[in-house]
Amino acid sequence: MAVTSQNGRRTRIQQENRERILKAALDMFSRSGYRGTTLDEIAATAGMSKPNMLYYFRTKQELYQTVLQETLDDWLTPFAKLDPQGDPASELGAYISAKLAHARINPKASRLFANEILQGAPLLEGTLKGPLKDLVETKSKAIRTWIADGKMVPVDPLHLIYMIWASTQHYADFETQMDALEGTEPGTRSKRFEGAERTLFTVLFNGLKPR
Amino acid sequence: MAVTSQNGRRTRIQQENRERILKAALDMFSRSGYRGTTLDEIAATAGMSKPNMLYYFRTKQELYQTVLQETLDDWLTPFAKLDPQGDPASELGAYISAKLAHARINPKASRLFANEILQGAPLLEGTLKGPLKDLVETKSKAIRTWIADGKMVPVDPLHLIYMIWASTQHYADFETQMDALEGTEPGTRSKRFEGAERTLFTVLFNGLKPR
DNA sequence: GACAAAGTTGACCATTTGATCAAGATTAAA
DNA sequence: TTTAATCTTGATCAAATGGTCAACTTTGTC
Repeated sequence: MAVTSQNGRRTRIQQENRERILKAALDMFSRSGYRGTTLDEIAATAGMSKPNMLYYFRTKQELYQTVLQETLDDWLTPFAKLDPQGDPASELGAYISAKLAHARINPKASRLFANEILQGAPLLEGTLKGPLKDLVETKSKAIRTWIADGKMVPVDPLHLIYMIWASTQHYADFETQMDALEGTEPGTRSKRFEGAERTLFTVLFNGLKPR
Repeated sequence: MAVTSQNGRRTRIQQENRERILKAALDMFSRSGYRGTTLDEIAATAGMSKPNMLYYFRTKQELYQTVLQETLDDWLTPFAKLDPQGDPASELGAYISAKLAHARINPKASRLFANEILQGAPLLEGTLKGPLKDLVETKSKAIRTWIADGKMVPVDPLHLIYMIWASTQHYADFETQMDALEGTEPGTRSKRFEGAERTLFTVLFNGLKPR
């Protein structure tokens, strides 16, 4: 993929520069998408010449794919941890918390992902139709079991998952809008996430509790 | 803004061509964002030469702003209709239905909006901090009244609004992901929106109903 | 049908963009 | 200290991009 030295290991310089480049690339790609971002910008943000950057990542595509892949792994992890053995309230609660934490700590990753989907997910099709689809089916089954056991109100698992994804990722993807609506003084951000968690818990737990 | 004839009225040809251009522009901008879209693409999609297109919209910016403005008006309308006099279930229900209908009928408008917010909303700042902010405050007050009257469980109105926006717009913005996860055979799309409405109604009404 | 207004486009331009390359500078192992 | 591997970049390139212009064609009005 990228440059590696003869012995296949990465030198100190390689490690540092790759990191700087990937950080800069995430900055730009998450804002402007693949096509809207230029290599000049990324190189400038990373603080090095464009040819030097292309020494580490041979093409724009290769760079983009690397950033996207790292992002995606992060995205999948908390979902995979949803445990069918647990009970819905604590499992879904933990998942929502994890998703909100991800939106707070790494909003750029979320935005990169959103951007990629908006452009039609040309590079993600495989992952979406393969691993993610499988995962969604597994977790849907778990939710259906919870419902069958009377632990949850009957809802379509797929749409419940969409609802959780949507309302957590929203705090990263639409951060600009929220900042504009709320008038972001310092400290507002973390307050916002507390309020988000409280509201999501209230509505979803109340909404899913069997009567 | 754009070309208008001497007498200030639009000719038949102007009307037709403006429409074709705006449609093509929405197609491309909603996918690739402002920077990721080229005038050549739009002109090709609209089926005319680039200079001819630039005869109707003098710059890329002017074209983009026009598309965005039209989109935004659509976006605001259903929210403005939320009636504080009504009761929460029917008012929020109608709003959710309207938002879902918008996502189904005009997903590109939703995606254009999402794209603009992702890039930091450079052209929307004014609208967000002005009219939209005012509207949000008005509607928040209505929700607070419903809560005070014991018609709703107490939740932060702002986060409830976010939750509704997120989980309805998601069906437009992340359509690609849903198609990949569900394997879109023809007819799946409209089934999806039925399921979405059912689930959102169930969870939100249950979740907001006072106990 | 004459004529002005409106509409259309090929050719062109300066700038930007992704990418290459040769030549020099730095690093690290012996 | 030598030397090969690694790292760095100015100069350059072809293609793409936003935009202009002059010349031509079509449309609508009298």
